[in-house]
Amino acid sequence: MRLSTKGRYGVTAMMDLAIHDNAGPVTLADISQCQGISLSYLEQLFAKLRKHNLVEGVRGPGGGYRLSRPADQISVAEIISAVDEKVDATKCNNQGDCQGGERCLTHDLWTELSDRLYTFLSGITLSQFVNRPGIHELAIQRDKINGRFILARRQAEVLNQSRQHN
Amino acid sequence: MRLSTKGRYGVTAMMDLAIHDNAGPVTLADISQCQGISLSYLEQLFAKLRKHNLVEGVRGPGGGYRLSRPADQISVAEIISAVDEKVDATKCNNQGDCQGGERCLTHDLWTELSDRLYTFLSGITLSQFVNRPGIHELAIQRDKINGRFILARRQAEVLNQSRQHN
DNA sequence: TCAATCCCGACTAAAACACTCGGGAATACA
DNA sequence: TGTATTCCCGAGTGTTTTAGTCGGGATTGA
Repeated sequence: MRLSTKGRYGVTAMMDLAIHDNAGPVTLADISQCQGISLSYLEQLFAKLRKHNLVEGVRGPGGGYRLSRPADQISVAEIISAVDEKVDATKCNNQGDCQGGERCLTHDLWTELSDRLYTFLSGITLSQFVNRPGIHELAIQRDKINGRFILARRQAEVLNQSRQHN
Repeated sequence: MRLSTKGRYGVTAMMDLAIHDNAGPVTLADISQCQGISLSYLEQLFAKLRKHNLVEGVRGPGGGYRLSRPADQISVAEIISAVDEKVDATKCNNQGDCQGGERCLTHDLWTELSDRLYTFLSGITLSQFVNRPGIHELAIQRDKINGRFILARRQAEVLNQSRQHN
């Protein structure tokens, strides 16, 4: 388990996708501008997210990325372990040989802690953040200012439709 | 907030201290052998732990490190932020200028997430792991095998005393 | 005194991070 | 059919962090 700026980039990018989930794909160029990180670096992160089936890309004009599953089925834990890739276990653990044939019990305690942490992060989904009152309205406002006019209009339409359905 | 192998080293080392809390100080040499990391590197980590008032050193023969507070008053969150030092915030956040005068709301969401995480880790103390039935007995056994005879004997005495008190 | 400890700072190799560049392939739209 | 827009891919590069080494102190118990 690991949590660095890389994980933060992954999670915030996925939040962005979740916010615009019903408004067509989001381009990496948009996220790049917003997050303040380079486009190519984002591409590398999204390659991992795609490899782990968390997002899917849409090519061509008007394309971008969208979530490959509903936001309530994507946990923060998944995202982090996707971009950070590989949890290197303790040096002696599982080999069992921690000096003198007995293995350090602190390693077991650590394993338990990281399990707890992973469980905690698994319980936090993207939808928990996105489906709060006001978020979508804020997103539309923001998008208008930032020049996502078309997306914002499409998003509004989709919102209206879903309201009519309810 | 950040969580890498460095944080793991810090937490496992602190667990070791907590286990032997009532049995005199623990030497870095012992921890070094057990964790499989270099002594000097451990010294650097403990310099930070000491700077943050989580441990105190005892010099001279029979010396080592001990917790500077009871184990139930030391949280995992404290340890991690001590060794990892400085949480670098988002690039545009708090400056408020995330492209076009409006700030990315994903950053706010991220802040909320890392707050939740920190709160979670603040609720986990060293004593939660150490004060479980069997741990102390296991520690004594392990120490005997590993050559901590003197410590083990002192620990046993302390244990007996505390039993008489109860 | 002597050995065991903690303490301290400077240096170094390797890995991870963040980024750049240069090209492709698919696709909406003219 | 062309063209711009997007995703896709790999190779290379500078910087930072990680993990470690080295060499020397300062304290202190026996």
